[in-house]
Amino acid sequence: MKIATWNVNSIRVRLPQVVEWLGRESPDVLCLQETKVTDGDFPAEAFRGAGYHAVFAGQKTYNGVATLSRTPADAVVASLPGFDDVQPPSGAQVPQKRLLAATIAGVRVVNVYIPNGEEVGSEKYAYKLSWLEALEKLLAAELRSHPKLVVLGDYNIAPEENDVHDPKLWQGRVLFSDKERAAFHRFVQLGLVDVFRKFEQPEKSFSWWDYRMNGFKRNLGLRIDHILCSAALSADCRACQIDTGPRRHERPSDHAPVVARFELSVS
DNA sequence: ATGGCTTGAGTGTCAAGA
Repeated sequence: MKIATWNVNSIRVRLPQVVEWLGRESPDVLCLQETKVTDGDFPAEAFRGAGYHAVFAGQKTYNGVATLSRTPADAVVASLPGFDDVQPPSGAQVPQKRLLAATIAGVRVVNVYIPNGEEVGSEKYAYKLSWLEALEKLLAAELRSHPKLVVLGDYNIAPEENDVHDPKLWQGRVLFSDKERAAFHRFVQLGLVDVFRKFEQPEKSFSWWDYRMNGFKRNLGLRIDHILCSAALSADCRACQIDTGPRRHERPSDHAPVVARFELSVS
């Protein structure tokens, strides 16, 4: 079983690239973030034609998550329970579509687009921290009911120094601040494993590069897209890689896909 | 140099991302 995540930064713009990538990689599950379309505009037909079921939770202009799968998704949940998901400023009082949980082929798949946080100390940073707290509560509950759990997506957190091209430059800044990294480590303390680090990886492996200043060509990136697995699922994980191919494409997303391969034991 | 790109909104120019 192959499970992947990709922040596409607009599914309208990236649809041909995603369909091409599905054809080449043939994942069993692909979680998308920043689709930026309402549910009526989600291109479900195009994905059906490529052989995928789709569940999605979108809104106009911002955010939006979708989960594509070879087999149908069950028990779909499209929000953080008990969390009023409205990001400051008050001018944008629209519920944020940032989470999509579903059960696919016996695996509980939680697709997340964690808030950016804008700047340490800002209202959006406080919103990010409260969102992370609500997610931690959900994951603790999901772990109790689903031994095979994967939580993947755009975390907007670089957890370790080697996940940042220049740790001194990023020290204390949003995406690499102590409180964000502590929240990530609390997920690990729940029993979730960052499967990318289970395997030997190239030096300076990143999943996002700024569009500006030739960030990709100079490899000035961050590893902020992650695949976290429960212990039972982590034991079945055989590989995890970042696919930088799509980042070289014309009109690329600023994020690259992250892919994990599993050899699922009989349950 | 608080710049530098990209997208979506909507038709002039700004918010938001990371």
